[in-house]
Amino acid sequence: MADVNFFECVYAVVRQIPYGRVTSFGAIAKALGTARSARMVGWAMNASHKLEDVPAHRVVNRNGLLTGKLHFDGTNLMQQLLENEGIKIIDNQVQDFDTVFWRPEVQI
DNA sequence: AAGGTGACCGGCC
DNA sequence: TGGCCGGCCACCT
Repeated sequence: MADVNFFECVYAVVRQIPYGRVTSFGAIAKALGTARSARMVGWAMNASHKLEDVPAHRVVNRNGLLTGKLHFDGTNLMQQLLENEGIKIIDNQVQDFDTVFWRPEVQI
């Protein structure tokens, strides 16, 4: 967590997200030890957006809202990917968020 | 080198 | 009850 870049850390956590599960920025930030810097997680996501190994579509805000949906493709691509994994999305909001929510600090 | 920005979160009015 | 504001840390220009 120290030798690697902050982004790599975020990517590592996001990659650990199981299929059909989602997590929040705060959870990732907290897992990294920088809970107060949830913004940095979103920043890393912005960079991860160009990467393929990072399922950023599984990362949503604490409200379960697809905040970065517009960032993904400018369309409903993010929602399509989540629905493809069995996650129900209504009005850009993850349904049963508490059920599909994955806690990195618990898994890691 | 310094300033500005950002897919957030939490607290306060 | 809901909306506004500040804070935080790292990357980019």
